Amino acid sequence: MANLADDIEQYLKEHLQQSPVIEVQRAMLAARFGCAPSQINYVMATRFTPEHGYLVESRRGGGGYIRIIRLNMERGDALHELVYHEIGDQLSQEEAFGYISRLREQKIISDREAALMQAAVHRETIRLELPARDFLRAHLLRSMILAILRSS
Amino acid sequence: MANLADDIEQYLKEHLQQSPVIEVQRAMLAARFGCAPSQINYVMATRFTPEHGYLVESRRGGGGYIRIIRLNMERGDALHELVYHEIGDQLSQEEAFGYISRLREQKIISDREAALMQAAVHRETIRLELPARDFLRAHLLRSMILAILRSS
DNA sequence: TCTAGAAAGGTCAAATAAAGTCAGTGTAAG
DNA sequence: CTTACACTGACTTTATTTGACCTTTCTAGA
Repeated sequence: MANLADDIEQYLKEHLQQSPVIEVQRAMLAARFGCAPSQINYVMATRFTPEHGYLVESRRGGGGYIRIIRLNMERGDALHELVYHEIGDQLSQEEAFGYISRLREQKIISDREAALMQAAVHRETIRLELPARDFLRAHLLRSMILAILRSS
Repeated sequence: MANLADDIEQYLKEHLQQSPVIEVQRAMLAARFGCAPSQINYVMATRFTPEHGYLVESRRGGGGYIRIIRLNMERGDALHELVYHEIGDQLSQEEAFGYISRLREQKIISDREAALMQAAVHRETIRLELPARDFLRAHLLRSMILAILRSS
């Protein structure tokens, strides 16, 4: 064991215990561990996914960075379950509305947020042929729930 | 880390909180931040667009200036205006993000709602080929803003 | 009045500074 | 010996920053 990817993971997770959000520079980190920059992407892709409870955002160009966000997992587990097991890769409007109203009843989202999400997944909004529409709807709902998870 | 453009943006926005119109001199501002004057134009072009809710006027020659005007959306029909006239039928991610950050800055939507909307219009969420993606994005944003309008 | 600076700001392409992708190679556990 | 995981490098994409050159406006002197 104890390969590079694990070391980098370890290093980042130590910092993430201090604060729920950290920012690193890919080239810096790669230099510190003496590896190729793309190795950092590999670590992100395999260890800091939403399934693992993390979100990664980044920016290119001058002043670029990689930001890792540790998701709050307290009542996050329910949302997690929703995102990764209940919502498949296709979703009908009725199913989506069902999930949304459940979230509202559980007070995880406000009425306005529910209205917003409903509008987004409504079939009039996503004017695509099936099955593309149902695929996109699943994607939309998943992304929006992750956004909630991130900003709570 | 923090780049110059972001610093300049923040500096100007602080002043814009005091008053809805400010005037600066390009060369002065560039000198203060130790950068090329054209950097100021870059900041105007990327951060103070109409989508972001700002107008920029300027005048050359002796006594020249750059004037930044913060538009506000106190009038209820401003959202209406946004939906029916400003947002066209295609929208790039940058334009959409501009509108969203304007809505947030003007306290019409919360941070969470902004995050939700950003997630929905993000290019990773709408995985379609252009120009379909830009059409759908315009549709999505319009529908979500209408939802906000209806539920407030 | 006319005109030549001087004093602004504008434009655009190139340079620079990041990060992302992907196909392919290496490696170690079973 | 094969398969999954780790790792790399060449190439791509995006964002920022600068500098050379252009346009507009004002002002002072002829």
